[in-house]
Amino acid sequence: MNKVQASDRTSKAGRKRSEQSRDAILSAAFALFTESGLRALTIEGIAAGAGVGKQTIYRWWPSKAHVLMEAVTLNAELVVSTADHGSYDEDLRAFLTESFDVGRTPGVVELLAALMGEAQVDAEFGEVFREQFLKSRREALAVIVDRARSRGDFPRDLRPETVPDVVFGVIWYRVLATRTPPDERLVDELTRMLTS
Amino acid sequence: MNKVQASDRTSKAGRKRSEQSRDAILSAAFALFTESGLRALTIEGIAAGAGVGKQTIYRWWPSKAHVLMEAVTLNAELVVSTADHGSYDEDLRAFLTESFDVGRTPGVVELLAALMGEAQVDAEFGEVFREQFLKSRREALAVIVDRARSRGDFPRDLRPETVPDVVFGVIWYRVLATRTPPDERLVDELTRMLTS
DNA sequence: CTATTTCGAACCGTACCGTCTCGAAATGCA
DNA sequence: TGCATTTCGAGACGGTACGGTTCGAAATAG
Repeated sequence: MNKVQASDRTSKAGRKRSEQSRDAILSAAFALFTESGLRALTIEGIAAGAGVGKQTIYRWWPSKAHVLMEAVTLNAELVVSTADHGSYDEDLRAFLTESFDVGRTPGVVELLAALMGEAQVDAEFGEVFREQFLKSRREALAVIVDRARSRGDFPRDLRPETVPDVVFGVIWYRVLATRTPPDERLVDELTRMLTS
Repeated sequence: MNKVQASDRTSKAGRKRSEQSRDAILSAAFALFTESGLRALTIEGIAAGAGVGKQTIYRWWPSKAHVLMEAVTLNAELVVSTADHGSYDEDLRAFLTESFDVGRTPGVVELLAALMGEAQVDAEFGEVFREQFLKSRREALAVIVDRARSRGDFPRDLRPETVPDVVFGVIWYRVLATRTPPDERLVDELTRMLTS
């Protein structure tokens, strides 16, 4: 085991991390993935494509899935607004519409599906993916739900925890199972279910 | 490429396929998976565990995921009843309850999650998994929905296609993302959403 | 009996993994 | 201005699993 890192390591001697190499790695990873998929993607391939030594990748990321997870945040605007639209109904409708729009960027749906898949097979990455990616999305939705509850807008016979289950459940099932892009009517149906 | 197989190959000379080897392979695959997960599972390991040559596995299955998909049907009763309970509400409630019960068999949830994961990464297996496994589950639910529509039980402002999206969406999201077993209240909430 | 097929077992070349080493380049500190 | 430290690109290394092949033995249908 390594020594415990001092928590305040503000100043350190030595060469700084190359931001250029980082960008090249993330770009190459995303490009190679969209070309041939996760199976064909290898660390060696990323290193070669980025003009970088393998060690430079292994130094900063534990696996190719971790690299891709960082790459997706550069290639897709994943931030979904939780702004106040005046009512729970409008907030939820906006959240759903924006979430659906994320899948419009080419290659992003395929990448998200692959990451969720890898999260099932690689336990270590699964932990990170759940704790960082999925959790933050749930917390965004929780903002909307909490606001609705404090407004007294929230339906009586519905648990707050059920909302994310339905919202993200439908989204992910579409991505993973049917691969059919959601339409506007689905927004209507879901908001009606979750607001009444 | 192989020659096209004659579709009526009722009689064939030669040794018959060993049913004993098939069972040993499926059992070993399931056992090794529950021990160490999909990552650690290898064709060579299955062959060794089953006391079988590698060729015997490669002859009948394209990948370890295909083996596991066949193994899961032996270790879990996946058949969900679509019997008529008198009303759409009761049919749906029974379907959900039985579906949740499937996850009670130890190891089955983990295996299903791994298969869904592999389906995202291995395109060829994904095709089979979607077309055989997921499709049949959707068709079972479609029986219930169709019966409700012919009875006039089905809610007016809801598309029939949305029901499986919500039902399987929530189930799979629980399995893949939160790993929390569903409870009875979730049955109530979902049936209320999808029947009114 | 005989042709055919599957069986267990073993043997390959290939590909990628993850670790390690090397000399060069960059950076902070004295 | 030196010196220690860290990262850099590049590649060598042993290990592992793949997937395809070959072998003789066993089983089976005609």
